[in-house]
Order: sequence, then structure tokens, then C-alpha cells
Amino acid sequence: MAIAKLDRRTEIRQTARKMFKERGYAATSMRDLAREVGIEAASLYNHLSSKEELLHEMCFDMAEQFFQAFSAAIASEKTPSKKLRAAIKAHIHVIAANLDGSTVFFHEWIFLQEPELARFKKLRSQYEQGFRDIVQKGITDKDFKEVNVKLAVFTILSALNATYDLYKSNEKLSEEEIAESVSGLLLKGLKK
Amino acid sequence: MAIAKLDRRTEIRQTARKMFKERGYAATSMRDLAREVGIEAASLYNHLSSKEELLHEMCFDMAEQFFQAFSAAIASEKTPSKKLRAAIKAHIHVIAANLDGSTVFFHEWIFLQEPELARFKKLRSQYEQGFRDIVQKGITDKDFKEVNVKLAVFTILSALNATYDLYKSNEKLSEEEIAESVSGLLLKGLKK
DNA sequence: ACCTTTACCTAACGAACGTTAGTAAACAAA
DNA sequence: TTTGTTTACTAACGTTCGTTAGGTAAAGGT
Repeated sequence: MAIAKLDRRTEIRQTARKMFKERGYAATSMRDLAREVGIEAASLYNHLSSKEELLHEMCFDMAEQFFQAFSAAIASEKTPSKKLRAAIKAHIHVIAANLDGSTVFFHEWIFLQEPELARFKKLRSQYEQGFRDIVQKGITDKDFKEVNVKLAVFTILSALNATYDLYKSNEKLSEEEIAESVSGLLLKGLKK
Repeated sequence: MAIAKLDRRTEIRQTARKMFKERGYAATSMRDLAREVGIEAASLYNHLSSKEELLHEMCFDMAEQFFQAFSAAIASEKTPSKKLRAAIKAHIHVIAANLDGSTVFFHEWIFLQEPELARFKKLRSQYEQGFRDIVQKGITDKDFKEVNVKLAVFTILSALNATYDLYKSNEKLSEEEIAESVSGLLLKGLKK
């Protein structure tokens, strides 16, 4: 028996991720979720304490994954150019490994309540700062063009954060291809 | 009196755009909307026929704007390189001129019902095809690198579609700066 | 054997949802 | 001045929401 049956707790969270991704947090009811899992809505509360807890877990779990992957990726590289490439690759990898979770992370965090909402925003801004530091160093080293750092990092992350959409495409694109193409375009541009 | 008072119909739609953008379509109730406008929920129905009609109008109105701006922009340019730059600029301009509407267009269209949903998806895919045609021509002309066209256009549009987030930033970024920076990065890359 | 825990159920809570019906006031057209 | 249209109101409809209470039956440990 290769595939062990997931326990309910895990199954509920997995299903919730998928449904929050597909219909959005606000448009997914606890009764919808329960039906998908195959139990009654009230029974969900044996495995969680509130709907918002589900969202909260998803968002902060993904934040942690992005942070860890980023740190590990840049640690082993020396130049800003290589660091950036590695960070991009790591970011894309986290998305690819968590297609549902990352979509929720990108789109549904607005439904977090204070004070978690503020904490979440802070984490995101710290993560972006990591990218800005690399780009700034690249400019100082005269490796990168003298671009507006904030704007450049914003553009890069916007491009990366949309990549979850690519995996449902009809052509089978591998994570490798996507990472190569996107980082190539951002670093070297479209023009010859 | 410089500012004419908007009629209710327009005021409701403007407020709805702002609220759909900020809280999302599903999480904005008709009572919320009515309160913001300063009337009772039931009174809204003198000016609209359903909540979904509001969303529908917003999405298809924006689609039309993107299409028209695109056509006008590429018509006056000759080379793929210039066409692409012009299309990017036009796209960013439409977003800048419709900050609320474009956000709804990008994020809330999932709540459209069939058959409008299918029609909407088709329009989007046609629009993307316009960009792909330009990039393909650029490659044929040996003006662009031999990239994966779909992937490249996807990356470009992802970067563009996030630009609405930039206007609420603390630094005052002009539409001009944003268009220059983003198109520069995408066409010529970050590396020197 | 008993006891505790786990995992589900039915029933129901109060609140909020989108929307309709019916009505009165305001205003323009005749 | 009468008539019709527009725009707002209150009241209510049936439905769905997240969640709680209380019960039951099986599982597992001692």
C-alpha cells in the first residue's frame, strides 16, 4: 500500500487550500468544504477552531517556506547576479511545490484579521527587502544597470508570483523551463 | 462649482469598483455598498438589476479599454520592438487611468457566471494573442531572442498587471517612470 | 471490564445575504 | 393642475452563513 490515507486534519487543510484557491476564501463556505471532505459542516470543528484559522495557517506556512528557501538559495552563491538567479529559482520552486497554497498566499491574505494582517504585511515587506538588497548590491558592484531598485524588484516578483498559473497550461512546462525562461528574460531582456 | 455631482447610477458603480477592489466581490455585500453610497440596500435596485451586473459591466468595460488602447498603440508603430513598447505603455496607461476597475478586472472575474465567464476568458486570450503575435514577429525578424513566446508574453503581462499596486506607494511614481522602467527591464534586462 | 478520547452526527442559534413588493415624496411633462 | 416617472423608503421573503450544543457509537488504553 503505497499511499497512506491522510488523517482528516490534513485532508481538510488540503481540500481547503484547493477550494480557497479556486473560489476564493470569502466565497468558500464551511458547508462547501465539509461536503467536499465528505462530512457535515459541524464536524469540521473537531479538527479546527475557525475558518480564519485555516487561512492563517496557509498564509504563514507559505511565508515561512519562501523565507527558508530564499535564505538557503542565496547562502551558497557569491555574486549578486548568481544570488538573484538562485533566489528566483527558489521562489519558483516553492510555488511549484505548493500550487494551491501559494495562490492563497498571493490572493487571499487580505481576509486575515488584525493583528495577523499587519504581521503578514511586515513579513512580505521583509522578504521583498531581501531581493532589493541583492539588486542594490548588484548595482554597486556595477554588475546591474542603475535601475530603480524598488520598481525592478516589484517587477521581478510580480512576474514570479504569477507562475502558478503556468502549470495548468496545456503545454507541459517543467519548473526548470519556467525558471530558466523567466530569470533569463528578467536578467537579460527580450531584445538581442 | 467645479465638481459636478455625479448621478446615482455613476456614483454606485464608482463606489462598487472601489469596494470590489478593496474587499473583493464576494466579500462586498449590497448593504455595504448601499451604506457607502448613503442609501438603503433596496434602493440600489432602482439603478441596477443585480450585483453580478455590476461585476459584469466592470470586467467587460475594462476588456474593451484594453483592446482599444492596444490597437491604437500598435497601429502607429512599425517594428516589433516599437510595437511592443507602445503596447506595454498603452496597457500601463489603461491601468493607471482605471486603478479600481483594472484591479477588479484582474482579480474578480472568476465570479462571473457562465456564459459570460467563457466569453470573458476568450477575450483575455485574444488580447494575449495580440502580444504573442508581436513577440513572434520580433523573433522572426531576428530582433528578439528565440524565447518561448507564450512564456515570455505571460511574464510580460504578469509584470504589467501588477502595476496598479505601485500607485499607492509612498514614493510618487509617475505613469511615465513606471512604463519606462518596466518596459526597459523586460526588453533589455537587469544585467549590464 | 470500564473509562476516556476521538470523530462523527442532528438540530439549532443569530446574523447576514441578495432580492422583491409596496408605498410615498419629489419633480418634470402635459 | 393633473399625470407619470424617478428615487427613495420600510418591511419582509427565503436562503445561507459561521458556529455551538448535545448526543452517540466506535476505538484504544488500562
